[in-house]
Parts: sequence; C-alpha cells; structure tokens
Amino acid sequence: MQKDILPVLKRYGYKLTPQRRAVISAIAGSSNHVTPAELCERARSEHPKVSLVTVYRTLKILSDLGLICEMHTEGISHSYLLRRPDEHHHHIVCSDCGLVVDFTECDLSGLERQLSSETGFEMEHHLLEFIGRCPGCRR
Amino acid sequence: MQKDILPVLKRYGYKLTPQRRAVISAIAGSSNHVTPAELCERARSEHPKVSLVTVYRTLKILSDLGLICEMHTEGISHSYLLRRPDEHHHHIVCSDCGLVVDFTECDLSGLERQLSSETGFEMEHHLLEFIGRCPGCRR
DNA sequence: TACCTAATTGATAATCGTTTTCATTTAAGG
DNA sequence: CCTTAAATGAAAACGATTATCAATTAGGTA
Repeated sequence: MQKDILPVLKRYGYKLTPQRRAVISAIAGSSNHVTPAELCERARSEHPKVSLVTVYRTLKILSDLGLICEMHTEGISHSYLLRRPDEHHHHIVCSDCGLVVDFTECDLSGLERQLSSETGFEMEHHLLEFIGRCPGCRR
Repeated sequence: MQKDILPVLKRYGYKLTPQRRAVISAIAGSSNHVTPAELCERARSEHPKVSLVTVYRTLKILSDLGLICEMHTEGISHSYLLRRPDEHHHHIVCSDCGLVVDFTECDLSGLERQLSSETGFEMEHHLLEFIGRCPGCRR
C-alpha cells in the first residue's frame, strides 16, 4: 500500500513529511471512500498535527499522479479512494457502510460501439459505478 | 416540454409564477446540461427579474418531483438537464459543447448479475455516463 | 372584480467545502 | 551541520449553496 505510494512521491521530488505519510497511510488503510475531512481526522490519529489544508494538498498530488480515484457518488463534498488496480476499472459501493470493491471486467465495448454508430459520438471515456449493499450490511 | 412540466407543478399545488415559468422554459429549451448560474442567465432573458435563489428553489422542486436529471460529470458546480425519457436511461455527453443525448438500452443486467454473485453485493442502482465528442464538434 | 391568505420572492447574511496567501518551519542533499 | 527550496498551518478569500425574513403576489373565494 504505502510501500507503493511513497517511492513514487519521492521519485517525483516530493518530500516525505510526517504529515504526508500520515495522510497516505490513512487513505491506504481504508477500503472505503473518504472525504477530505474524514481523512484529516484519520490522519490525525497517526500524527496529531495534520491540517485540513495539507490533506487537500496531498490529495491534489495523489490525484495528479493518478494514485487515487475520485468517487462519483453524490454528496456535498468529494470523496476519494486509493487506486488499487492499475488497469482501467470501476467500483461497487456499499450504500450503507461505504465499502468499495473494484472490478475490471467491464465489457462496455459492444454498447459503446453501438451507441457511437447510432449517435455519431466519438467516445472518449465512460463512467460506471454500481451502488448496492455489501454482504456485511445485508447481515 | 414545458407543456408537460407546468401541469405537474400545478397538480402538486405549486404556484405558476412568471419566474418559475422562465426557469422551466429555460431548462426545457436546452439540450445541454446547465449549471444553476447558467440557468439563471437564460431565464433572465425571458423574465429579467429572476434571482439565483429562485433558480435553486425551482431546481429543488423539479428534482423532488423527478423531472430533472443531475449530471455526474465533474466540475465545481452541479449541472442539470430536463428528464426527457420517462424510463430508466443514461446520457452521452459531449466534452466540448455539452450536448446531451439520451439512451435507454443499457444492458448491464448480465454484468450486474455476475458481479452480484462474485461479490455478494445486492445491487440497488448504477450510474453510467459516456463522455465523447458529438458529430458537430468533430467537424 | 376585489379581497384574503398562504406561498413565493429577492436581498442579505450564513454556511460549507475548497483554495490562496504568507510568514515560519523543515526535509534532504551537499 | 548548513543551506535552500519545498512544505506547513493559520487566516483570509473564494465560490456554491442554503437559511432568514420582510415585502410581494398567485390563485382561490366572497
């Protein structure tokens, strides 16, 4: 997890401050999507002096490097998740506890081809997310 | 378009004020998704005294009645589109001009069933959106 | 047509999430 | 160690959205 992230930051010339380590460790240790405010709280349990501003800045870096996914589930504030599979993938999100499971076999190429020829659109990308209840929350 | 919307509002006891008519006419007359601020501007061309607050309130009503779709494309402010097909449907959005085309044939039931059995999730709904360039913007 | 009343409006202020500013601190290479 | 550019946190700025409240108005009723 962090073992993968930290060297990447270093390679790009970012300094490995305790605050950054705490934020990264917090997001890497969560299998749920988290908002910046939640992430800040979790990071503080590891390093009490993490400011929300630093959380935003760290998320910006991770996002620029393609290391996190922004979730599309509606809500007031954005939420993020560590990018786990390297490949193109999508998410299944539990509407109850927020657990996120990744999946990579999205075969939308047929639908995409059909819609392209019907509408004349040249597709660039797509956005797919399943929302449901995870085994744990179903009892 | 508006011909469908106005009676619904009336049926639910909402008053048909000139401001509301202007907002509804503005969103009904657009085949692009619009932000509240854009909608306010367009509504003002019909009724100069439409306040942004009223736009937000009207959007809230339309949303509660299921008459508009909230778009998932990232951005600072939300954007909305009149709900055109009654059925379950999704959108193809032009990344250049914002044109939105609806489609109803999304056969995700196979994928959904497969993912359900693999993960144990009980699916509630899904979110699908294609982003591409429309025929006009491709020249 | 002329009220009546509850719903609606707009101005203003409040709120929430996010970004910028800037002076101080610090990681990390020499 | 030293040095320096990068990173930090506090505070303020900012943009989108929501709440407050007094004044206006749609639409039913006398």
